[in-house]
Amino acid sequence: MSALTNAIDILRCFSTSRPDLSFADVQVLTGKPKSSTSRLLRSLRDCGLLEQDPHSRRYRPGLLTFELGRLHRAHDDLIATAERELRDVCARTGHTGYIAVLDGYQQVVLRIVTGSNPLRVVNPPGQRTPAIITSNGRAMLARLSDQEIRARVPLDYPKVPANSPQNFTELMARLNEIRRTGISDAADEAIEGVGSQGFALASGESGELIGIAVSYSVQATTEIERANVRRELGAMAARLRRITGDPLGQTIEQLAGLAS
Amino acid sequence: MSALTNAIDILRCFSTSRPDLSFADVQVLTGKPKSSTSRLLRSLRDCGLLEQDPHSRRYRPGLLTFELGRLHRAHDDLIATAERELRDVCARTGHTGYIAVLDGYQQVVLRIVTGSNPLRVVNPPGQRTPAIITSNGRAMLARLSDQEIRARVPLDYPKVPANSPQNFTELMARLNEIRRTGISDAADEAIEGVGSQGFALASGESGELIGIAVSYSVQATTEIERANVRRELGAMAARLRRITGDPLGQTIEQLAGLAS
DNA sequence: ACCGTTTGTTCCATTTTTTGGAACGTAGTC
DNA sequence: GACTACGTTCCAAAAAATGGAACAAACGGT
Repeated sequence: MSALTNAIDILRCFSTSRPDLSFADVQVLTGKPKSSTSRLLRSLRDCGLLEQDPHSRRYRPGLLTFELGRLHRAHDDLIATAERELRDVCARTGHTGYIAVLDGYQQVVLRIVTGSNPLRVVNPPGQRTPAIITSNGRAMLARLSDQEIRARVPLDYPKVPANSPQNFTELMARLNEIRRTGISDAADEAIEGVGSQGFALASGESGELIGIAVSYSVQATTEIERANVRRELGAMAARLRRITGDPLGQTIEQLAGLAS
Repeated sequence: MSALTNAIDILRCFSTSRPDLSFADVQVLTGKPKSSTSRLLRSLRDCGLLEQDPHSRRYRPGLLTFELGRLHRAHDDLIATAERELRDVCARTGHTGYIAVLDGYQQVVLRIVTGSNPLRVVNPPGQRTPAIITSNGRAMLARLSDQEIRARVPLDYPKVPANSPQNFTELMARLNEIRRTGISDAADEAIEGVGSQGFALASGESGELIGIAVSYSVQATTEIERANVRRELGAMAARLRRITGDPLGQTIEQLAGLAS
């Protein structure tokens, strides 16, 4: 096993729930002999990959990781990062992808990724739609506080399609469902015959919030295919939340950690 | 030379001015044979410290550096406290605030607080700059012993902008001035047309040292406004020194010695 | 299509580093 | 003052890195 591999094994011990580690922690987590741990920790500290608190003598990620992390493409821009991932998913599933942002209680489409399936693009970039009648729109709303949601949705609840939540109570039920599952869906709402599934993504750094959806023809897709889309979206959400530092991703990670 | 050392040599080739590198770039910058470069780049990619663009085949810092970078000093009280105070000052003055740490004779920007003034952020987090050409960099150096300063500044004194200290003697004169007043300033040094004032803050407990600065456009500020910034910084420094137990007048070496 | 060039990977005997058990510090504690 | 927890250093055996050379793949010009 190479020195680099061992170094990485140590670095991978750190996480949001374990931002710093003692010598003993590292030894237990890596299962390596004391001598190896001692030498390796010293090397990592000397080269800047780790820092050691002079008082507690605990180790934490070093200045070099900070500098390099700032160069990672995730800092380019949230939308471009999401678009790259969405392109992959659309290529695999053949469906059409959307990226939107929230503006008041409406959403604005920013990017469209056309898939191979011949579903006409009905929501061009710039299109405004009430967020309460789309999958990604509701996903974004679900990320706001109840108070914030109430402030955004007009008191005079708008007239919406039959499949959409018909009043504020129904809306909150839908949003709470999304908060539980992390994924949102819609069918025959904004456009007759079109269904979609989506989720919301936040940047851990700027707090910027975007909604991502994949849409398809309801008739032309089977239940199996829609389940596949759901899996793809779930995996995509997990990847993006890691890359963008979405706080929701960390919560989910912690829950997964507790379970295992 | 160990595998880890070589790996670090490669990682240190990346910077804000060089966020991605080709195989050839790395080979030239490290001066290593092709075979070694090839193997090491593959290892770094496989372990997540580097990513490779599938199209351009260029390398850039990987997801692991991003994740670790987010953990760097995430729970650092000194920085969190300073950032809160800096936010207030930047809100009042409209200028842009920086928090940096010293690494050798260079400083690395850790935090930025953007003000309301439209001065584009030119030093993003992670940016490395010689500490001798910035206000907060010199303020940090001034907190070291003369011996330690001499050890850090390269014997072959670097080429610096016209307004910066041109040699070691001039540098020490500037640093002694900072030691007297507690505040440091700069104008037209690291960036043409940009001035800044700053100070250094140490934790009385750990000996940790950070540099805080507020920067502004030289043309767009009056002498009166700069005097106002100076007052604000002086007051902020006093508040922070009380909170963090910074015994101004003691060198960092003395502090670190007492702590351990 | 062909040849030369650039660019990167794989091979392998030699050199160098890593490994991990054991002996050796160094505090803190009862 | 012995005991213990915590780390570091030593050293011979084992494993990995090295780098020149052969090899492969992609590109570019004619």
